[in-house]
Amino acid sequence: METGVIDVSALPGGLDLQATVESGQSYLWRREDGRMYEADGAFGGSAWYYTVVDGEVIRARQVDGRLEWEASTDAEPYLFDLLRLDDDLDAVVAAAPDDDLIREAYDAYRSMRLVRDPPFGCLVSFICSAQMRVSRIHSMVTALAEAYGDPVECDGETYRAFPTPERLAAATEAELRDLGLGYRAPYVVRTAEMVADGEAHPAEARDLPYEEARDYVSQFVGVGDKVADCVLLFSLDFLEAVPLDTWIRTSIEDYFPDCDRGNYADTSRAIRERFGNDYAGYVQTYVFHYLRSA
DNA sequence: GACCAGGTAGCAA
DNA sequence: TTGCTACATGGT
Repeated sequence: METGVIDVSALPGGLDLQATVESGQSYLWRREDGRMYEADGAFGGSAWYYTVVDGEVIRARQVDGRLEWEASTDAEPYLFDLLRLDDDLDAVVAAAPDDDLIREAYDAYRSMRLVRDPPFGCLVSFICSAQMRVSRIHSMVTALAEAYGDPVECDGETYRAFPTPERLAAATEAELRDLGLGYRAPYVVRTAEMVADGEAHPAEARDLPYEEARDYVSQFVGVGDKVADCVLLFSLDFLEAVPLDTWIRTSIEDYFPDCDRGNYADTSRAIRERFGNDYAGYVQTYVFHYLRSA
């Protein structure tokens, strides 16, 4: 096992690990005390979180300006990648449009970063997200990992990776319904089959122009415009993506009514323009978290 | 017991 | 294209 510390207070804009991994962007991190997303508002200020990537266990906790890690490998490059520690958060905030709601959202959760999830895990997570609360999405993804994820040992403990496309493709709809996925069960199986068969892979969208990338990701079963935008924003570096979920739609009604163009594609263009094309996804994520937590 | 949750697929007009 | 509607399930 290797250990290390990253001085995140030195990063432009810093880091808020809890807000970053518990704000409904990623469902691939788990809090080791098992209290993630509990409604009692349990504060995980310095709780340990872990994820499994490339067969490596990455554990991390934040104590003030220090990000401490313990892992089965050198975790520093993984943490920079997964938590987007190279993003200049000060520049992101500085580029935000002059708007009361947006400024309040940034002020409320300063130092929260976007995540960069592995594409397949992100894709399945957000297929599961349809009409589902954040805490339950997390439970569903955890159940998938427990049932189908490869075990990985680290320091005497067993962790579970997110399942491979092959393992999920081999699962049955009935099995996934038993895990509580409901009507999303066949979507997950069919999408996993598409990836396992080599028919398509979400990572293929990375090099496409934004709207083509959204169309590409939408070909997976259970994936419409909104889920596709989540995959682009939370795993494929499309910082201009603005997932139009229920919360953002409400904010458009209340704060940006002129951006409502009646359909997803046109409203998306308008709200991206309003939020600032370079970092619209950051604005979306802060506003989402701010409204949902209010 | 309705009502809702980071919506989408399938179908009709 | 646009406009319904069904869809699982657990919490409030």
